[in-house]
Amino acid sequence: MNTVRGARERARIEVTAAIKDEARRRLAAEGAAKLSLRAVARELGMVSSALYRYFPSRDELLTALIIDAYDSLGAAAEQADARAHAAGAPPRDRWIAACEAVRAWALEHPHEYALVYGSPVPGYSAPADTIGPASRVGNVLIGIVRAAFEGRGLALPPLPPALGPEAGRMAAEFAEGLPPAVVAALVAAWAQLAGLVSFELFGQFQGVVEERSAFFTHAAGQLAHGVGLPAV
Amino acid sequence: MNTVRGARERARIEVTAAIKDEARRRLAAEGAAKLSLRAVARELGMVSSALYRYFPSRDELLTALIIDAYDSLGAAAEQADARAHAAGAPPRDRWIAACEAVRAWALEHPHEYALVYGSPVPGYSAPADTIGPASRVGNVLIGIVRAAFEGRGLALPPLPPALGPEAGRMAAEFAEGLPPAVVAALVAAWAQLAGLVSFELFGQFQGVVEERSAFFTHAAGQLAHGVGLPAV
DNA sequence: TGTACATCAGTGAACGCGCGTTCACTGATGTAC
DNA sequence: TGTACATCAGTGAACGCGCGTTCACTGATGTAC
Repeated sequence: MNTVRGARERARIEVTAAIKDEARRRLAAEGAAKLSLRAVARELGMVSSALYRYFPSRDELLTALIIDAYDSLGAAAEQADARAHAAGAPPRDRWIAACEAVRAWALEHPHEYALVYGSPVPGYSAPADTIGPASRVGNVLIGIVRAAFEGRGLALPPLPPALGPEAGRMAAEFAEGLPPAVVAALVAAWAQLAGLVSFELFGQFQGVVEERSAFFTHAAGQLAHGVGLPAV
Repeated sequence: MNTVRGARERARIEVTAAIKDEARRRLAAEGAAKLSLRAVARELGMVSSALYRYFPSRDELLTALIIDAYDSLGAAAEQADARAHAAGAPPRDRWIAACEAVRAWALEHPHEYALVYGSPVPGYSAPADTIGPASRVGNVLIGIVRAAFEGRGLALPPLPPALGPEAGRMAAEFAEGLPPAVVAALVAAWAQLAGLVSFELFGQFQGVVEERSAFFTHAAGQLAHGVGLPAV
């Protein structure tokens, strides 16, 4: 009784999706700060006030786009890792595969990537619903490192004593059972991965790096080394 | 005869500075995409059309802000490195000092940092004048690594053969004389440094990293290791 | 199965607002003789 | 030193535009009896 719904409900689902799709297109054209309900409605051939039947405000629409983006990016990373895992790849190759999936997704959806990992949209503050989807990529990386750790194939990165308690807290909170030094390195690697992708996407590599794929793969491998994953 | 100018010229310099200062304040309040000449003029008690005596368009004002931001950030990094150098610090400590200066500047000027290293402003494309100032931070990092290299205290990071030509080209173009493997690692470290700063600034570390200073310093040290700088 | 009523998607006009840019103008500052 | 003219900063009105959101409405779909 959940599968077949009335025409109204099916229409609602379809129109909601159409609005989000069009909003993503506008996002690419204008950027998040200038995303406008009126432009979305215009493009869909609707009157602007009609959108209020689907989203109570512009910010709610933005939130929906953010959640979708995190989910889509997270799914891409999960799938890439699962494929590598199924093919019997060692942790280091799974790590690189996941990183490459993040980059590929970002290149395909640059404005959605900017929406979640770029500068915050002024005047907008993300609600709590975005936290869960936001952690999917991180969880993939944690999973890979955990596999290496449990297979006793993880080197311990250095950790200054002053950072011990903080790293211990992070480990307890996000990656129970992993050594604090590894968790600290993981968090840094996650930010550094985003830095590599952002620089390429936001044009900072223009005139600097030409062979971006090969460069990125190499850098991802270095990140893997940084969190303690063995070379083979 | 260059020092004492007429009242008009002095006024022009002062008003230009006042406009940029106010624009920076508006930037912090609204973000770059929504920076508006009218709001700047209003805040300054001028009429909006008066600004056109100083900047031919909104985009030219944005360009001026970008160049100022790159220059200010570059100067901060240069000064931090110069201080560490003068105090006899080894390359690794100079590297960390420069990274910390970048982070400190970013925390003090979050919206200017976002302007240059965040998502691109939609509809705006930076002109060529921004290239020079943009490279100052990179040049500081290159200088530190070069000092270590010339002091024969640099370890060679790994470099996959496939990346040899690309790394060689980058070395020839930006850091003549340094080993290609080091230059490739440098470029990656530069992007990764920005990733660490951006994550902290853009809220990605909220609920994840608490002791941000200590965490950053540790991560900067790891970056130093990644480019081959020796531990002491 | 048919009818009366409730629900809800979408309309169109209106609200008050802000934007970048142009233009003819005024009046003060600077310059040439 | 004084005068006539040129330069230029700043004014105020106007252009045409887009925005988010509200509200009373119409007409189609769904539901209860």
